[in-house]
Amino acid sequence: MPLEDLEERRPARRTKGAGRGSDAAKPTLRTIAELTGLAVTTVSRALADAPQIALETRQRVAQVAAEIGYLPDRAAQRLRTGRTNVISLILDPHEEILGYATSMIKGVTAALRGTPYHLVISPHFSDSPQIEPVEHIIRNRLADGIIFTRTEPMDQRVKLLMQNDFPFICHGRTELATPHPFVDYDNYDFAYRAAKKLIASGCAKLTIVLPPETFTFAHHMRHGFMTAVREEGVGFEIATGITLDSKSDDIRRYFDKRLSQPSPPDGFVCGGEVVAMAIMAACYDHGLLPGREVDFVAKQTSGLFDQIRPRVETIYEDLTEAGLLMGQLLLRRIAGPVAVGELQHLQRLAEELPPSPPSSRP
Amino acid sequence: MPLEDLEERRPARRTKGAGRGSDAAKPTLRTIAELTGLAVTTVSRALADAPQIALETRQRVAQVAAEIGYLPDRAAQRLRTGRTNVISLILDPHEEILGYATSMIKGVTAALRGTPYHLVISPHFSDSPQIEPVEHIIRNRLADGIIFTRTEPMDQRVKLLMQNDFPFICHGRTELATPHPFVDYDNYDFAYRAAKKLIASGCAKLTIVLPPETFTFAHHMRHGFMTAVREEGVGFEIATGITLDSKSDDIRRYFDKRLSQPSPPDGFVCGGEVVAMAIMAACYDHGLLPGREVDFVAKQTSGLFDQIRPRVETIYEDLTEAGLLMGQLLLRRIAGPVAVGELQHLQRLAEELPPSPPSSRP
DNA sequence: TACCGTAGTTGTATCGTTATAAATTTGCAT
DNA sequence: ATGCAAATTTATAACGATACAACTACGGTA
Repeated sequence: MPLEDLEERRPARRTKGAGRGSDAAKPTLRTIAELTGLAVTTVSRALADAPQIALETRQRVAQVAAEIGYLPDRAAQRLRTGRTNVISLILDPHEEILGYATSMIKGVTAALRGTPYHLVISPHFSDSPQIEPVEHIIRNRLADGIIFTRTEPMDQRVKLLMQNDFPFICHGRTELATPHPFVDYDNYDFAYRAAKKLIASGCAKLTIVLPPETFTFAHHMRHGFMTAVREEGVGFEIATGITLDSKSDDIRRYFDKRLSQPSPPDGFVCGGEVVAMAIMAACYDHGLLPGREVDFVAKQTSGLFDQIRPRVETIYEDLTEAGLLMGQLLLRRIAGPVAVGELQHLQRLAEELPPSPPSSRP
Repeated sequence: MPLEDLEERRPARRTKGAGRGSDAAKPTLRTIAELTGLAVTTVSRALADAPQIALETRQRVAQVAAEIGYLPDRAAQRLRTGRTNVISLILDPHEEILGYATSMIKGVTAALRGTPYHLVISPHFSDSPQIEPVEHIIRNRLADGIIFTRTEPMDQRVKLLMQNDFPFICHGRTELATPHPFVDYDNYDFAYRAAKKLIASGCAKLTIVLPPETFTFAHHMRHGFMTAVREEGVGFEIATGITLDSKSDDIRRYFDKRLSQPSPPDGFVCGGEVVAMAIMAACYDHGLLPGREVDFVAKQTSGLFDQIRPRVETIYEDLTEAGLLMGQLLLRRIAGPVAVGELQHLQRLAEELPPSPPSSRP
């Protein structure tokens, strides 16, 4: 039995941080060490569930830690281990794309729940090079993993991250030879099916607004659209001068003009809510009604669109699910080397889409 | 002149972190100290623009630091100083409120640009008590300042933060006796003006969907609405069983039912885009057209609503501006004690609102 | 009896920075 | 020359955690 179990318990030097708000000083490993009579090192290893610590000791430490509400100091851990416990989500705060960021943040947040990881939003301002925040994070070890979106075919960020063997995952694919982790939505399939649906509804001339050409998924969408219209031999055109990123008012004006010209389109593939509403507004102003003179198929990423009238057909992209997946895959990658194939996920549509809105899913 | 200015420059021990990705080891204060022949302490103080360092020294250090791309290690700074350089934005990831978070993040991000502060999203899951993330952050010094939203009249978070003298700012006001920092939108005025507009349009019976009663701004909205309808002696009712947080489909169904009953409302004050679209859908399904049988005034927080057809009148709330303000005020508070009055801001409408959409502002 | 292996624990150094106090140099009047 | 304050610079000790090597018991073995 330990003999020196005296009343030496009270903290040695306590003059310092006299606790401004709360009265009790913040508990550290030292606190637990003093309470249990163990060495700081032992406490550290016990909490880390290291194998060489006796079960009894481990339990006692765990109990004391829980009692005094011990939580490790992140700064100290980070300084010592080099791990940051941070996941960086790089976002362009100028993306006005409705709910895009929100849904994704929601998903990533859910994936991080219960882990020691924090979500840090790292802004990428459009007036500075895209690669900059990535360089910054790698160079200064500001995060353990990076998530970014709007991937490009020859994406520099992917290259840099791969070179540095830095854990990351991106939303969208590249056309690089080397495989890399990603989560993507099958925009080829989206555009293909959307076009087919419009043709089946009897549209004579389809049109589509594409994302900016710099993004890989613009190619996918174009390809899916083109394949469908060629297979069916139906008329088509691709909107020029505007993209899915354009201001909604610019999109509306574009179609306002186009609908006044000869042989206007009567079937619209809309890659997002914003573009759909803008085109619908233009049609409305020309007296063209969805379901009668014109038809729409729109990609839906939020619940809002269920309330649009007249109803238009939608195809759902679950961005929250994408965020969740990205979080999970990234954590797996951070935990240790994983085959790249395990870190790739393509969100596909169900073979036959039910007409019910996504909010009524089980 | 220093005599020991020999070729001792080369790093003493370099066997350790042999730099996996990049070849050069991460520069630290030590690196600069060795390059300049100064002590680490001096370098630290020189970079901190401390007053007791000779101008020449300060400039030399600054130059070397810039040359080798030195950036201070956040973990070490944090451990030593207790400052985290983190601003926590507490968000409930289940808030489906469209663009709410996005706009605000955008604003806060802009405010933090160029400062050493990071934006960390701290989720508050609705299945755990609201106060929890705040307690957690205070207890473990996880941030230097906190931003949260959806303030309540007797908000526990405000109380706790005030008790601990912890820098914070919230979106919305309390009804607490002690003044505290906040940024709020004048929802009284919004509801008042919205109701007045509807009455001026000839509506005979107004209705409003309020936020959940727990939030202070629900009272403000109710009060503004009630004042207007009482002043004018017009018929009114307040939707029960649904709130601005309800699912859009629930809101639509509520009004679908209500419009089938006797003496339905014909003027709608809509506190957000979601509720507006849901009610418009219900009206549409009953053959009631905005501008003819029914009228709307909706609060607009994103550009999307400009494209709604038929057009409805909107009143703009600038959430990005709110986020920007909150960031700026919080930084000022963190920098040092400020009179609370300096940290309070109420966003008001212009006296007479132009009918043009907000996107066309200068 | 001396020696060894192993489970369990501990001491020491260290991550990069800054607060504090001490040391050094400088300038200038005595 | 000498002293003394002001102007600079430096040494030392933390902040709290963990990697690493070393130490202590203890039972078993030669």
